[in-house]
Amino acid sequence: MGRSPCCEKAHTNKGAWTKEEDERLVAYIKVHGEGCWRSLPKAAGLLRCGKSCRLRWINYLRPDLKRGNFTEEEDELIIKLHSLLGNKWSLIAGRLQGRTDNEIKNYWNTHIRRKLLSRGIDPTTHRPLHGQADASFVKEVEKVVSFMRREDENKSSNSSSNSRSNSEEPKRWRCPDLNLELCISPPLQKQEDSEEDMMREEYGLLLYKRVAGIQMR
DNA sequence: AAGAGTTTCAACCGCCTGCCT
DNA sequence: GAGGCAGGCGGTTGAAACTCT
Repeated sequence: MGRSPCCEKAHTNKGAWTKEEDERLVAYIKVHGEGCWRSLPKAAGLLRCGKSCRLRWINYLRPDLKRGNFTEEEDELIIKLHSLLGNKWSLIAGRLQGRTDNEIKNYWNTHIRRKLLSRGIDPTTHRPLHGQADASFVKEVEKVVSFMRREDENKSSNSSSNSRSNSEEPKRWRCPDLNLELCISPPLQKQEDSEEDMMREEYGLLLYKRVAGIQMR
C-alpha cells in the first residue's frame, strides 16, 4: 500500500520553473511570509505541489542566498564539516551563510569529491587512499568519533536506569582530552535540530576551529 | 561544424520525524 | 497510544550546458 501523494499530481506542473511562476511565488511570500506550503500553491495561483514551491523558494528564490562560486575557505570548511558530520547537508549548510543544502550537496559531488581524490583522500571516510596524507586531521576526527561513541554508550545506559533527565537544561558534550577554550557560534539558520544533532554540531565546530585554526563568529 | 561524451545543478522522489488531534 | 498530516532531508534523475574529438 503506497501512501497518498502530497498533492494532486494530475493538475500540477513539473520541471523547470518559469519566470512568471517565480514572480508569483516571490510576490506571495513577500506579502504572506513562508509557511503552510501545502495550501500556498492554490493561494498564490500556482499549479505546483507545495513541496516544489518550498524547494524553489529555499534553493533559489530566497533573498539571502549568496550564489556564485564557492571560495577556497568555504571549500575547506565544507570538507572539515563533512568529515565530522557526514552527509548531513542541512547541518553543513547551516554553517555557511547564504548556501543551501542542495547547493552544497551538488558542489560536494561535483567538485570536492574530486578535489579530495586528487589529494589522495577518500571523500567518504576522509582517510588517505594510499596510506599517507593529512594524518593529524584524521587523528583528531578519530578522537571525536570515539568520544561520541563513548557518550552514546553512556547516554543509553543512563537513560535505561534514569529514564531521561527530565526537563532540566540539556547536558552539553565536553571532551576531556581537548583544551577548547573557544566560544560557540549558534547555527546560522536552523533552530530545530534534535538535541543530539546540536551537540554533535557544536562539538564538531569546536574541533574544526582547533584543527583549522580559523576564527569564526 | 557537428556529433559524442561529460559535467553541472535544479528539481523530483520517497522516507523520516515531529506535531496535532 | 494511534493515525494523519506537513515539513524537512538525503539520494537520485535528467535536461541543459559545456568540452572534446
